[in-house]
Amino acid sequence: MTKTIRSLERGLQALKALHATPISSLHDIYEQTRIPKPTLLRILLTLEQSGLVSRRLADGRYRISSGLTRLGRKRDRYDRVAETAAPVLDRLCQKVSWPSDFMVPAGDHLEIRESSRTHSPFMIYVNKDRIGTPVNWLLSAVGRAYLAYCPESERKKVIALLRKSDRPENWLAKDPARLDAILSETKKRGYGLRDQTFAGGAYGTQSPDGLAGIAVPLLDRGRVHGVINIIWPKPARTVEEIVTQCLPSLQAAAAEIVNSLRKRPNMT
Amino acid sequence: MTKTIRSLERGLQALKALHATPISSLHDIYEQTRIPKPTLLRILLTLEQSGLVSRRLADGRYRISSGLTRLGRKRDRYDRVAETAAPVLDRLCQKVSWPSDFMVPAGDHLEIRESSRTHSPFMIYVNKDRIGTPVNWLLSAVGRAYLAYCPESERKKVIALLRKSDRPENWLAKDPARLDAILSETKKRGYGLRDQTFAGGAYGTQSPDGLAGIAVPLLDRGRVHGVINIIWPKPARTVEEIVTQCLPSLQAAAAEIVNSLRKRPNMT
DNA sequence: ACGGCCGTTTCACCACGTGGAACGCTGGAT
DNA sequence: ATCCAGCGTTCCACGTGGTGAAACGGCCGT
Repeated sequence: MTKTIRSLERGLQALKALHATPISSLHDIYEQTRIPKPTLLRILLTLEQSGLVSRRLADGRYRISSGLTRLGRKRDRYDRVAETAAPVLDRLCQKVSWPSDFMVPAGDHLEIRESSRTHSPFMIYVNKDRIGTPVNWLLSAVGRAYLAYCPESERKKVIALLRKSDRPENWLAKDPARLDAILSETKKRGYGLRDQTFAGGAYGTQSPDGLAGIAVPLLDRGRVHGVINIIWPKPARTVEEIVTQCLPSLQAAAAEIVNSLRKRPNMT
Repeated sequence: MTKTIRSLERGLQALKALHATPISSLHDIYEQTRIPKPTLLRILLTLEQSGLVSRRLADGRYRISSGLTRLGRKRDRYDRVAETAAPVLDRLCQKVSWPSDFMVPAGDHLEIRESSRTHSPFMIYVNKDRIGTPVNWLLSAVGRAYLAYCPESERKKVIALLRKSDRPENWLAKDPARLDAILSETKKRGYGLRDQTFAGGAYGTQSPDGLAGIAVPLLDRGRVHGVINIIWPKPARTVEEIVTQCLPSLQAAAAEIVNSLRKRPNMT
């Protein structure tokens, strides 16, 4: 009578826990499985090297590979993109030292879905900017890059939505002429920049983030899968310095992400 | 520096081999992975108990759970049904002792997709009737059960196709009146029976299989997912005996298969 | 009747999986 | 500024459980 392999059973158990909760901290998985954490760590490392699991750059949480969740769970299409972007943003961060975010539309704002901020040697981890943090459409570098390159129908929908808003950070939606000028300038320039009046975070906030950034879209045959940026403390560099030093790398990263998105719906 | 877990790695390796070749013998998997067979046996038993892999009744080959192949591989919709049917047919066979087949349409014939023939205590494994063996539409019990219950559009397509055929076993397609009578009688009766002139196997074969059978459809809201039957050596029992002894169990099995088909697109 | 192939069982060895303990970091509370 | 709680990670000694060569047995083709 053949017996089963315990270590394999437990590995699959961990995989199933991740299937039930597609993004989990080590502790989350521990709670579900009651497998001791050191053992879980080895299991997850093994799953990661087998390509079934990856880790989120921003907070180190474990993420089940998008190929395994097709059934049952409802995850939006951006999860695949975030997963694909993670290793590319990691390498980008190692190359240019400044960190990046990956951001996607979320109704009347964008939100952070992945980030290499915690991996940058220069920038302290800013507690406020976690996964899911909302970012303004019209004043941020990422929002402008997105709108400048996305299909017209999508742009119109976003602007129509923002026009209904009374918040001061959305006023620009009520000035189509100026907005169009800004977006066409962005497109000509090739990357998005913050509005000069915009200090980051909530509009008119008492704690501006003190950051500057440049942003490019993940452009795939007219479709935009999201935006990635490079950010730095405003006093440290001028935009011009970053553009010459980092923009090509940022654009290459965007191209690489889009490229591997096209191939990769396989189990490794 | 944490290390990975070898046994888990190998388990996943076997799983990937099955992903590449969704139905494989132990030897097939051995060829791909070069993991010793005794170890593979333990791995596959573990995967099976975790619900990721199941075994085909007919020949014991390993079959990756349909939930894991959604991406990449092209398998037809009947694979899921076969997988669901297997354990039910196994239990049915243990209960009534006579074996069953699960059959599905395949162009101008039906074919065997699953079978408990090897699990029956009474019937010798007949070498010719393997997975994939073609079965006649109009003379067999299974073909008649299928046509009697499937949607009219589907029935018409099949008959139109068979009318083009010159083979003697398809002649009935050219006699709509008689065929309609046979099918409506089948529907009234509730199960399919072989034509009296039909000896099994290829029409006019020198080696009739000497079997008799009754067949019922897997009927799901007007849709037919295939047919299951019970077969026995003709001399051993009369149709009437089998109908009273086994038909209710056969119908219950069909209902159970359809039922679990509806729920089950999950990872266990 | 025979031989080869494939699946399965056995068993003794010792790598390897295991988990308690201890460390370090971060964030929140006081 | 200080402390504490919670989480992730590393270390290491123990002994279990994974391992695979060898042997067995059943089926298939000849």
